[in-house]
Amino acid sequence: MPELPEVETVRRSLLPHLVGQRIVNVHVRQPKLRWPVSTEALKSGVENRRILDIRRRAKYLLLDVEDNVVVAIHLGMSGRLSLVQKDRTFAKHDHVIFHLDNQMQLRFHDPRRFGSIDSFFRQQEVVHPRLAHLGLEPLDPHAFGEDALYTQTRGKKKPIKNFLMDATELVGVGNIYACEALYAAQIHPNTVSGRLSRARCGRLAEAVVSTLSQAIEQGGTTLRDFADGEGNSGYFAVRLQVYGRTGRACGVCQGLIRRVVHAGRSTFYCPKCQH
DNA sequence: ATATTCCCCTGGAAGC
DNA sequence: TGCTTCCAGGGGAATA
Repeated sequence: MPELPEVETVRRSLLPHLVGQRIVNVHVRQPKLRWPVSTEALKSGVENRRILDIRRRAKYLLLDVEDNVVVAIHLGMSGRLSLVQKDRTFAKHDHVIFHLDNQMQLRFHDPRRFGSIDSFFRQQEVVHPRLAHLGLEPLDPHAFGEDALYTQTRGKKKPIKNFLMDATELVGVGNIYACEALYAAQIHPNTVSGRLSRARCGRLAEAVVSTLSQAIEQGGTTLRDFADGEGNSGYFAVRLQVYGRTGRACGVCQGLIRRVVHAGRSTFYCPKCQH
């Protein structure tokens, strides 16, 4: 489900509701997520402490809690965070419940359980095994752009589609936005990364940034079940040019959108427009 | 270094 | 109404 724009949408929707709230209790109903939730560490880290800020790194939401505690939440494929009244009955797959002191609850819901929740001290953030290896942050203008993409791709033989989706190279870009950005930049997904000219790196970097930014403006892409912290769907799905559009006409050339597979993931592209 | 495949899971859609 | 098969927004690990 969630790629960078969706995670960022969730972050923005939760921010005004959560900052300043005190977490009075955490209830782990199902600890078996992508990695086992350490209930003890989570409870001792956050209970009776206030949420100070919510940041995002890659596809992780980072809750800054008092006393330098960080809670890193990854939504995986089907994860959802929602703010609900405390008397709302639990739904199937409501795995972790943060009880707040304003009678609301932040609930982590995740049918497929590919998501994760970790807690640690802020100091450990840069060396944490799940965060340390992360690549360029595409919406940080100091980190990402033509120069960074050009430099980062030199010597890399993997197809550019795989590069875009490799979180050790560039973070936040998943299957939807990798396809869409390549289409916008008119670059064929099989192109050897290291062979991209500087100019094409410039176009691609621009396409990545604009695609992600526009998706955030639209509140993300809701294909099936994505919703922000308040339950709102995103509206970028209507703007998708290639993702999920196998056999349909390209908006530019009227040629047919093709589906191929890269690293086990569907890739959608226009064979006529993308070279 | 990179490519492929499988795995962790549930559930929805399509095919028969 | 089933039942089976395929597919899914992520990502890590094992294997070639």
